[in-house]
Amino acid sequence: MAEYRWVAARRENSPHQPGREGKVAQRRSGHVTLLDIARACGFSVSTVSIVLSEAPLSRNVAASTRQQIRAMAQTLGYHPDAYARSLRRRRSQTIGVLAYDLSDPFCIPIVRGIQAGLQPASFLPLLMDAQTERDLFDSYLQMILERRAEGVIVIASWVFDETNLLGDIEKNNVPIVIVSRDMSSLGISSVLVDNQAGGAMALRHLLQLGHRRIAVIRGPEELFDSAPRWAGVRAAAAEAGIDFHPRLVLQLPGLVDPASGFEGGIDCATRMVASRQPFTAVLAFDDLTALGVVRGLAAAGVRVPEDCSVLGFDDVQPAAVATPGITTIRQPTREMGLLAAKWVLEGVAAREQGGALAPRLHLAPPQLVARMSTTCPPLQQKQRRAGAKTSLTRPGNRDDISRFKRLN
Amino acid sequence: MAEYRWVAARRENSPHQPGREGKVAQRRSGHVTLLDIARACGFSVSTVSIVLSEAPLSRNVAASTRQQIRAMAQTLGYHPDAYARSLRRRRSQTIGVLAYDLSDPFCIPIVRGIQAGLQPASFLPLLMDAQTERDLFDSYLQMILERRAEGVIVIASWVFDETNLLGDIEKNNVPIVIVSRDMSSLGISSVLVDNQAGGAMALRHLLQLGHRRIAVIRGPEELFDSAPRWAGVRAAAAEAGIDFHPRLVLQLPGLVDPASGFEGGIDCATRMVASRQPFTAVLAFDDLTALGVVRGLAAAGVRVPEDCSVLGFDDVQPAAVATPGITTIRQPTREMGLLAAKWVLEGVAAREQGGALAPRLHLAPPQLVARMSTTCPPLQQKQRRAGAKTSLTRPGNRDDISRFKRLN
DNA sequence: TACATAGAATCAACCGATTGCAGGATTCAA
DNA sequence: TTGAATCCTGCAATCGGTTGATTCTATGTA
Repeated sequence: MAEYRWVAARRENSPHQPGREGKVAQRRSGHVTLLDIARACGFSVSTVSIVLSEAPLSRNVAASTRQQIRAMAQTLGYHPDAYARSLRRRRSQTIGVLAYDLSDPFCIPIVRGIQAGLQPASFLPLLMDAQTERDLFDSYLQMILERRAEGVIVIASWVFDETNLLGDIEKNNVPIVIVSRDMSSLGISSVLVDNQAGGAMALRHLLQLGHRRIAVIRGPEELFDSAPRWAGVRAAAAEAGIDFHPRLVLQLPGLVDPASGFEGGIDCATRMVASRQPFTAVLAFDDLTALGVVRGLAAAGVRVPEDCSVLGFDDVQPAAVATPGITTIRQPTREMGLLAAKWVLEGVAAREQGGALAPRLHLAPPQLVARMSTTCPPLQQKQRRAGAKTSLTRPGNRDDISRFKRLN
Repeated sequence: MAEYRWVAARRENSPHQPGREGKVAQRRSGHVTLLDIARACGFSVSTVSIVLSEAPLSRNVAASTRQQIRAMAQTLGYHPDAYARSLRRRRSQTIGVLAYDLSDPFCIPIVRGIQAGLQPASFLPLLMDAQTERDLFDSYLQMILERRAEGVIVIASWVFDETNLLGDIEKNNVPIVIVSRDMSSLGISSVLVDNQAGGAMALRHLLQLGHRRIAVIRGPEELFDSAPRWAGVRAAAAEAGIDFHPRLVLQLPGLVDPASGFEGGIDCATRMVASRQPFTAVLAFDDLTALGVVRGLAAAGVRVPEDCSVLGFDDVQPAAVATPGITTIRQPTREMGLLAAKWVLEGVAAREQGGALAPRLHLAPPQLVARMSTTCPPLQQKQRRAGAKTSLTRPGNRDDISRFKRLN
């Protein structure tokens, strides 16, 4: 209490008063500083600094002094000023994390992974959301540089047109890692899922269930993931000696936002049904597309999975909580975030040593998550039911559903 | 080029070399500073500063000089150091945004609203995700204070135990607004949806459709929203003169994370069906619970909406893309974010004037989003179908679904 | 008694940008 | 030629915290 008043008094008396005529003498910053503590307990700023930042020198400070200073800091509610500290130390302990579209549910686990990876090094993520707006992306990137982030991670979910990432980042010599996009050929370390393996994995799953007439919805042209995923699908098809009916291979149109994959899915499903080409399964580009397909098929009276199986990609939350749950190819998002954090920290360390790391590339292994939206094709279901031996449900990752009497 | 080399040279010759014996002279910070520019084009640091920050004084600087300085800044890739600038100006132009759980899809539109509200004032959100961990929450709050955010917005989605929010924040005199939680009685400005109105709105919708035997899933005890939402439901019930069968009023258990509402929904649906009490609609606490109910009912062979309607709350993405789409009570999240931003900026401005604002409370009006998961109760459906006049689909917000021939 | 050593705390020079004030150059009027 | 007005530009203090060098004691040793 008493101290508080005292500190306030000091401020009134401080020399440099801007003293805009009539105005009340303005509290300098409204924050407690080292000087406040120093004056309040009669030691020098240096000593207080040394104690509170637990510098090695604090071994030389008398225990009683330390005690006293800490107590005073506590009562005054002192928080060191990160700006002043970083300025002096020339370290911000900050990694800029720039998401191209944070509303993509796919981003959050990546961010969590990054957070987890940064924590042990006591680095702080500076998280920004460009909202799919290019201008915003660029200006946030500027800000990240102005805030002297020691490294940058870009999460390039969904569309992401190359911006002048390289420009100032390179000029300022800041290590950078990009997630969900391969820019390793441009000299930027990249972490992303192995789209090709994922595509192949998806098709193989459907083949194993016995599907042969499979419809495919490819991703939009301008989206980076589209090509390799499709390549993986074709490779697996070639391997199994099957091919796709051209009218059952559709492509999502150029997209405005991730949610529009849903609309695209509805539309594709509608067109597939209208094509009158028979199919027993749809391999969708991603989960939202798959959910759109389910909606479109339902509208046409096609039940999932009884009449048609549907498979997605990504494993975002909506896929898990829809009914039926959507079978999907999971991206190890958390691990990808962890790795991105690890790499960027290594980059920081390397720069500290005066060196720089060669750009790296990691293709994370995808993983099949089997849910209820895929099952055997209709014909085989009948056969099996006739045989009455094997059940529709597979062991493993599948939702465990028991049957209840129907009321009403 | 030449300049670059020159700058590097200056750095080698700088006095203060820490000079750890064998080590190569370390580049100071790796960043271009005003001094670099000043030396490179032969003006003083002050002039360069005045020009680049477009201070009023820059009117007095020769146009040619301005030109020259800007060009040099460009070629060297200069970014003003936000730390140094904020330190000197005593303004960080930053608002801390602390989400208790960013993975809650409900958060993102709020964050977007905040961003939009901060932009015009050229304030920057400092976004952090506490991942529902109390310790993280507290330590991020510390960091926000250390970074001298001029204001704080807390997004208290899902569980959120009161932490010592008031403590240091108050001590440091930083304006704060909390979203999605009413703490106005504790002296903190609060923006949240009108839960009571929302609850009433939900029940009225079901009543209008003709439902009378309605099951309700209340939110978990410790969640702030639970009580008012339930109060709204009861009020609307009293108004209409109906009441609920006690075995059809369930409550979600205490929760670990938002997604567990889904599990809770499955469980509740199972228990409701098992109770053998007839019901034609389920009013779920939130969207994820509603999706769990759909799953649970499906497992029991109950179709939504033909046999039973289901209604959620929040309007998060999974509710929109599931099939059937979940009818829900939308929270005007973006507007809430905008308002929170507005208030916090007003708080900042008030503090600037030496004053402080009285805490305020805003209950945002919820909005019904009718989708396919709710319809008339089964009996009336039959009657209508017999009458063959009215269709099942209502005009308005409903998904527009056309029918296609079924194949396979 | 003189000198070296260690302990405790302080001094002062930074970090990079901003800005009030002073100084220098140029022009114009007296 | 001198004084004043007008432009430009530089000096230096400052924000708050850090840290190498330094000062001042108190203690131990020759």
